[in-house]
Amino acid sequence: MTKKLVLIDGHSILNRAFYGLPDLTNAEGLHTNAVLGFLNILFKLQEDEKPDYLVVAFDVHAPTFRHKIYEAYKGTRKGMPEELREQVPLLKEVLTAMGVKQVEKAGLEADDILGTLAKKGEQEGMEVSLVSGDRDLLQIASTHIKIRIPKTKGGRTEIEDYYAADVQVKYQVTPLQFIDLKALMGDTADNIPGVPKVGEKTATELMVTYGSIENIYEHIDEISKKSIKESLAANRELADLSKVLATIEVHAEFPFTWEEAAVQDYLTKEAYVYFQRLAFKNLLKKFDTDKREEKEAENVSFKMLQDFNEVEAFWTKAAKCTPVAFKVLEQEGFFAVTFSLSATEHFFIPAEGFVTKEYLSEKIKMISAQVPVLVTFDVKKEYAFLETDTTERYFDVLIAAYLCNPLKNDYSIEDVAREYTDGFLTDYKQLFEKQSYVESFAADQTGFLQYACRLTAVLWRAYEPLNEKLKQLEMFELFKKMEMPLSLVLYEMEQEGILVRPEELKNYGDALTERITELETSIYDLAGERFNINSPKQLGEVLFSNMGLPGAKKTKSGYSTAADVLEKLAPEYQIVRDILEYRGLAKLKSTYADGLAVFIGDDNRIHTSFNQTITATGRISSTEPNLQNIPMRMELGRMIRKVFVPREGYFFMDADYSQIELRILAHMSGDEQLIRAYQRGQDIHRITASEVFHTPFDEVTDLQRRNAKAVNFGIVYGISSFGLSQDLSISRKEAAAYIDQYFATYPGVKVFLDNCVEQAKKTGYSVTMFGRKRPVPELSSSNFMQRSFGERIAMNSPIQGTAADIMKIAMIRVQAGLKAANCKSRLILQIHDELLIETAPDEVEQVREILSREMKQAADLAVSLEIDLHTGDTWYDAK
DNA sequence: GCGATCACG
DNA sequence: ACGTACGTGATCGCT
Repeated sequence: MTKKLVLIDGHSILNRAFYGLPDLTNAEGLHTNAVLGFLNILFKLQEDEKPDYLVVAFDVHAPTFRHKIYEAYKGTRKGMPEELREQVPLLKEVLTAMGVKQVEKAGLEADDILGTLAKKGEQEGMEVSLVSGDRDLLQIASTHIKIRIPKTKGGRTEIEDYYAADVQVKYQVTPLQFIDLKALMGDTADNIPGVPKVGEKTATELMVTYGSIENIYEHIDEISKKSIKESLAANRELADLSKVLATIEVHAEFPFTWEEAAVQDYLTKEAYVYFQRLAFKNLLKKFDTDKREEKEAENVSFKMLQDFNEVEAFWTKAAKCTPVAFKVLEQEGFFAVTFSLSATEHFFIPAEGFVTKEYLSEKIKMISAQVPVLVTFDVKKEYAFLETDTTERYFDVLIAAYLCNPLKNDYSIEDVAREYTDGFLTDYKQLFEKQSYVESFAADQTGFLQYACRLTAVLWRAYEPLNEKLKQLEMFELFKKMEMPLSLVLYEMEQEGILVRPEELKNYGDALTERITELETSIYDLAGERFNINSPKQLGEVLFSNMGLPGAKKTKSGYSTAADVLEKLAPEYQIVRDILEYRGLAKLKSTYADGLAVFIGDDNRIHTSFNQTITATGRISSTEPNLQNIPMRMELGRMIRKVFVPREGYFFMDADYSQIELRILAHMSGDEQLIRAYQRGQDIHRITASEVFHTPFDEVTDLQRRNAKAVNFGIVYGISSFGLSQDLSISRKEAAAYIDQYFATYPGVKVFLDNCVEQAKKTGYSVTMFGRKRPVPELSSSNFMQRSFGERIAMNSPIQGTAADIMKIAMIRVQAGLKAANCKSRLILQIHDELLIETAPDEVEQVREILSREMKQAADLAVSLEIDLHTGDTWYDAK
């Protein structure tokens, strides 16, 4: 049977994929779109053609024979964007992992390799498909060699196929004449200056008439058009050279055997690891379950302990081991724990019979107090089972992995396995699909046992590498002294929750509904039609298309109806005013009135989740519900805070840092003028205005103060004249002048910010006062906008991150203070620079003391840390 | 699942 | 010339 050969032009297809797909990065910040696109094409080819042999050819970044002929020859990779360049080695790694045959050789271009292999295959009776984005390869086409050129049209890829006859039809020349045609047009070697450039029409005409460049020159006198004749005559040598350079070598020599190129199953274990790492979800689906087995030592043991005596003996053994990795698997009706005591000894203990959940909980707590190092994943979820007098013995792999790479936000144990151990892990879903723990355990006891044990096996094995990495990155202290203790504080805050008044929340919502209905009626009336006001698409059409309002601004998907656009129209149009009001109320209703209600527990309290491993800067975040974005700036929204109340007889005490980020800027920059400004202890924005605008303090106008405040904000965000001009509705020039004046007043700040960028460029990351690091891969982007973004990140992250650090320290100390004084008062919320404490009536003064002391002393800066402190009967009143 | 919008620091 | 302030999360409409 005829064998089939598929040849792929590596760089060319990678290039097509890069420009054909939107930018895509994996968790590590690697750009992956081109690799993904390439693999999609590869798999599609494999499916369509079912080849017996497949080869990918690459150019080598080295002089080729073409350079020897013509020294100014520049090759094909000039001006490749960094985002694409970095994907070249990545693609090669992935292809190697898949077992795809690759050929490259110094001195040859991919075309020569492809041409040689195509002819070789044809000679041996194969059907050849040569896939490239480059039309130069059309010269290779024959009756058995098909050139395939993928084209991206409107998002999907179509492939144009050319046999020799197709080239003839489309270009009126044979494949071999195609070389001459391209050479005449100067297309093939546009690096060469002075090649006679004739248009495609003329070139085709000439080729049809004379058949070759050589013959054209023989009959040059017959050419009637003077300009073409002169141009050709003056460049004979260059035309010949151009032809030589464009001619693909079909007898190139390089080591190659058909066996190496034989198509095999590309879905290897190694490929799986890469696809996981690069987050190629669709490609991962190609794998069958049986192909995904963890690499593990041969003497590994997974043991299920069910016999009560066996379990009893286990505790004695476990207490002597270190580290011990541990995890609870809990789901309705199911409770089990797994322990790893060494790289090879793993135990699975389900709650069954005499081994009850209560018994297990008690024993785990006991063990947690004994084992020198207990390795966990997301320890906050395990604290219910652990001794919580100290976090010293605990090592949370999730937190450690987050510190090492804060840009990744959804760390799973599978990710940890891939990054920090030599194996990898199959996720639960791929093993058991949508089955519950109970179902999976019943269906496949051994499989479930192995899955469970491998979770802690990974944690056990990741412990050392992560420990080392934290030390190497100088974040071990941060981990032990700040993040681990904080995880316990957050757990306690979550447990505590915050009391709400459900009836008041309901009333608030009802009041909103009433007004929303009125507004709806009015809007439909004014528009003359009914539509979904919540749909930006429909709203945009109604306003700007149907009603013809001016000032239309476009987004990717239609008209922009964002608040800043509508606000410009509000004075003129009642409907716009109504829409703005409607929007505000709808937001309050859906997100807050209705949104919060579903989170009220049986205890009438809302227990948010504080996430410690999400943000790039080190802040914590709050979800389900988010209690860090409860309305504040507008009075109507702010009233929601009245439904948050302390427990009966208690008070709320709220303390927030006063301009903590600017104070950090003063400290970290060491700018004497800014430090002195803070030492004066007055309104900082007014002082800034006074100094920047050279106006006596008492004569600073409101406008000056407002401008100074905006500049202060801008500085913290990583100043840009454009951003400031937007914020203040002034020209970019004026904004730039403000910034210049600011830097002239506080020269230390400029030096500091410049240094932040410079250091981040040099080391690849920005650093806070407490050593927290954030990688800034954007800084090495070739894209101006991306790079500028990186620069702003490099200026902002040390400041925002240090503020987060200081607040974390304060929280740990406040909690310790409350515990030491045996207080009934409880820390319940953190909103970045603010702490909310539910305070017992007899502890008000004590809590005030603790809050004030611990927050102010959380860090020792060149300027004092100040707080504003309020008490009240609701959160609304405590601000 | 993603973009647009808007709530907070 | 390029087109933006930094960091989050929830809801909605739409594909």
